[in-house]
Amino acid sequence: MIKNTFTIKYDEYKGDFDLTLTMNSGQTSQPPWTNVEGRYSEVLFVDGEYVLAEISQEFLNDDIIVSYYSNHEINNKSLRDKIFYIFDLDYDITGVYDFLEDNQELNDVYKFNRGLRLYKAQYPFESIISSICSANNSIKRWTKSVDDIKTSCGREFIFNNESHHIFPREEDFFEIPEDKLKSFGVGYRSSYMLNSTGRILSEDNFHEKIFEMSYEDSFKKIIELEGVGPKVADCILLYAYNKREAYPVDVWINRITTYLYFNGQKISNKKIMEFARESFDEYSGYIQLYLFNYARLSGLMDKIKSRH
DNA sequence: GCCCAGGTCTCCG
DNA sequence: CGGAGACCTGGG
Repeated sequence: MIKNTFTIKYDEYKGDFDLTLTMNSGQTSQPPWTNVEGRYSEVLFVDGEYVLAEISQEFLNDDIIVSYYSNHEINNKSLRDKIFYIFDLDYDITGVYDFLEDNQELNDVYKFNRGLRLYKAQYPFESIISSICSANNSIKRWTKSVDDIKTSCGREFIFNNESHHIFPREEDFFEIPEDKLKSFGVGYRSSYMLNSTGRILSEDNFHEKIFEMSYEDSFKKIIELEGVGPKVADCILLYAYNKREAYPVDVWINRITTYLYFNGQKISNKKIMEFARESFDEYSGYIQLYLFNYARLSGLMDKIKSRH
């Protein structure tokens, strides 16, 4: 067993990054990584090998400490690139900050979100199932369901005498009996998950095609999957396929957006999406993430909730 | 026992 | 299109 450690210095990534805030913001990409005393670990696929990556962040200087365990040698840079992708560290977040500052309605949003980054999926498929699972559900319940599916149905790896699992691939997921899937608490979403998986399997290079499509085209395509409506579609596009124009509109984002921009009038989710597309464009994904987190932490959520 | 959870599906005008 | 109901299931 090989163990290696390296550091990603604060000035290597572009702008602020807060690992703990990012992990605990309830993003639908996948459940948070396993957390032991501030060290987050997950099995990552790097250079054709499955390795256990463990990352933490220095309190004083925001450096990221990366360790990994592996049975074969891998390239540090490959793992580094993967971590940069997952936590969007190549993206210059100061552009988002400037946008918040330039828009009066969003001025208060920054202080609750400093360092919050997109938490993107290692496997688009996991994000699709995870997002379908999140609909009409609670954060606590859908993360537990996805975790349980991983543990019970995903391939197992042993590192340091500890068991770790990856989320099942499409082919394996498709073989899970529906009754078993339901035992993980996904309820009526089980058929959505299986039907959508079959659809994905039936098409060659499904994921690659969507990665290459424009936001608009990919939206039309992904919403055809069962259990995927407008909100889940945008979650998938944002977290699984890296499309920043997505603005997933759930009840909260609807309430917050109308509160900030439409004087609290009743407005349809579709109109809110169109508004975001025109007003926020490439910043839509981050603004949605920030607004949701802002509402949760600032007390705005409780304030708006009491009106309904 | 009732209501709700980061919605979607189906049916209907 | 846009609105109204039903919907697995665990927790308050």
